[in-house]
Amino acid sequence: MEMPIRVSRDFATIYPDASASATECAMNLARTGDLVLGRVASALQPLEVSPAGGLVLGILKDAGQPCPPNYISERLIVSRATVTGVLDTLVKRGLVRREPHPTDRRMVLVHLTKAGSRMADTVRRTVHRGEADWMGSLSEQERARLTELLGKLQRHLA
Amino acid sequence: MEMPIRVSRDFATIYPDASASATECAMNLARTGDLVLGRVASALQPLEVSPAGGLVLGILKDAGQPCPPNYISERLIVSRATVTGVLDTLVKRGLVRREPHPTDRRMVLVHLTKAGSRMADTVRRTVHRGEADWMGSLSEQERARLTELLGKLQRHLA
DNA sequence: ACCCTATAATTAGGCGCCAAACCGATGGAG
DNA sequence: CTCCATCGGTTTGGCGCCTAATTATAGGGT
Repeated sequence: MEMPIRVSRDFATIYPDASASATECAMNLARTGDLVLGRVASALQPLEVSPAGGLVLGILKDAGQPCPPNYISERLIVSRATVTGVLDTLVKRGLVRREPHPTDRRMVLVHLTKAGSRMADTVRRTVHRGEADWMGSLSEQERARLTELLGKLQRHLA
Repeated sequence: MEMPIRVSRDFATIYPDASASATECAMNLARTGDLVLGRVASALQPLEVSPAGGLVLGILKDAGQPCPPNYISERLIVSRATVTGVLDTLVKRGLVRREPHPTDRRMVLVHLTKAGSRMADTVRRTVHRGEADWMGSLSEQERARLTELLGKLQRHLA
């Protein structure tokens, strides 16, 4: 397995109106993102929390108060249906509780339980410890450059 | 939504043994990878093929001959169980066919159908046309630099 | 010949993700 | 005050991904 992924030498001949450099960027971005996500999942496995679950706990913790699923959906950039599912598993784990909204009866407010609040902290510490390791092969300057390039890309992709 | 994602100003105070630059890299890698994947999925949607299905078609096309699921699993870097599922949907779409291996009766050989072979080409063209667009905000030099940084990271992460 | 391990694929069960359909509640237009 | 468009959340059905268990075959060691 070569790293980074490279296109074949005759790429330009086969796909005349494509760009080899663009293809290489795209493939390696997908691959690297997947690798990072895999590391996050592995780091959280002992805690029995998924990356998505961990993010939801963090959002609730940051908010400092109960939130409707809708809010979580927007912060996570994920569909409401997905949030319903993630909340279901967090409820099963006892990390979160659903309560009716006091005035608007369409809404639900998601509360962090005591265990959920503690777990939110543990997740953050665990992930951030991991990140420092995973990015260990890049210098401080390289990290800044990478983040900058990714930002430029995101503005065009989002 | 800021781009790129940045950590809060007091990050270092809250997480003394973490690295803000590493966290920013990791978060933006995950986000950007996800955005790219989303673009691929959107581009392939009219073809009724998923990104994973498209990759499998490409692997079979490149091989130039029928392949066992095991081989596909290794190339895709994905579990054999997952390949079983992806093949099931490709079979449903009539793009692929399963045949018993002539000598080793444990194995199956996955054949591209005529439609599958044509689809493999269409998928490649479609995705590569997209990539040139998605990476449009980066210069040739920036793309090279990005691919290089991602490669350095992959060697450490894989 | 006969185990016994290793290998190939699938199945079972679970999570995350989506779009589309659905339902109750809301709140503005008439 | 009554509709009705909209909103928030869930449900349904489908795909991709995983691990663990299952089934069948292969192949080496005795």
